[in-house]
Amino acid sequence: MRLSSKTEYAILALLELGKRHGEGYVLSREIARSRNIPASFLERILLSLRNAGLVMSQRGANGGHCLARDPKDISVREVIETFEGSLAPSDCVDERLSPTPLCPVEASCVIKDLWKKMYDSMLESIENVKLKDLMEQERHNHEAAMYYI
Amino acid sequence: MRLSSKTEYAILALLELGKRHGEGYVLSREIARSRNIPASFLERILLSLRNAGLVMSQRGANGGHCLARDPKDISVREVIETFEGSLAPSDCVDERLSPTPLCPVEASCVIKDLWKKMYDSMLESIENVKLKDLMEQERHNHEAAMYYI
DNA sequence: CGCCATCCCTACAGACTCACTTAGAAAAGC
DNA sequence: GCTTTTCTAAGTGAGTCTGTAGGGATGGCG
Repeated sequence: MRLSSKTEYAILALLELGKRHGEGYVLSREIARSRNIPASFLERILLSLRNAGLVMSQRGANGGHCLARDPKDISVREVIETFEGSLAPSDCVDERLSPTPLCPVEASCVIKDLWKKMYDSMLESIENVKLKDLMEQERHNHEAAMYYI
Repeated sequence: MRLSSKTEYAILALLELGKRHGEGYVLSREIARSRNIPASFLERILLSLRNAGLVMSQRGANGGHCLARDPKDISVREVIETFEGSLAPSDCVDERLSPTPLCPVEASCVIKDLWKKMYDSMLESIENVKLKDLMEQERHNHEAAMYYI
């Protein structure tokens, strides 16, 4: 049940963009360096983020990337689902897929009930987490670390 | 985040074994037929279940498989982890792995906190679900279906 | 003992996914 | 037109997933 590294990199990139929100475009190279992400891989991730409407990009000199919305309006769930497709543990509880049953025993399937329960609690745990929350948490963690030095 | 079909097949097989608990050994062929699982694939799954101590097997004529414990003592989590390894969304929150930090920023990592939250609620949702519960649910679903015919 | 049924175990196949890299096209500014 | 940057497709090597195939080990039975 591991999440892909794309998802982690995407969140890191958004954190970096969030930190510089309002300061114009940020180079992908710079994000890669400061968050330790393979540069060419990050480019493709930023492209996905752009297609998902989370990031805006500008080509050419003075180009780069920035958040398409305020951090408080970017939900972690949206980011994860952009890269994982869906957090559903099985097709039969994935509400994006066909509303018609996918397997013959679906109506009375106990496994489906189990997966649904698991899926619902996963979603609930991240439902209201926004990029803004992660940014604040990160700032707080950083300050705490500074304090101990 | 899909679970493997092995896990689903394993739960189905255990449900079938649970239904016949106390009636001696059940042929893998019979489990495969009644739950619609590829026979040779199921054999390997039963082997894993046996190695995990969930099932007992007997070779030769009159051989077969049966539950190694009472259904009320078989937890769904144990079954899932037998086949998925761990439900942790990332190595850094997998308590089975090294207690020493896995990545340099781990101590102040906000993503780790997020994964931990998600992981904990997944586990909580299945923590106390036993095979017995699924069996009862299945019997109930089946009776309900009968009622409507 | 010989035979057969059944589980045990390994090896392999084919499709797919993951984590990247490469290489170049397209756009924007100077 | 040159540089800088993003955009995009294609490829790669390793690994995983869902099985299948074939034979070995073991137990019951005549």
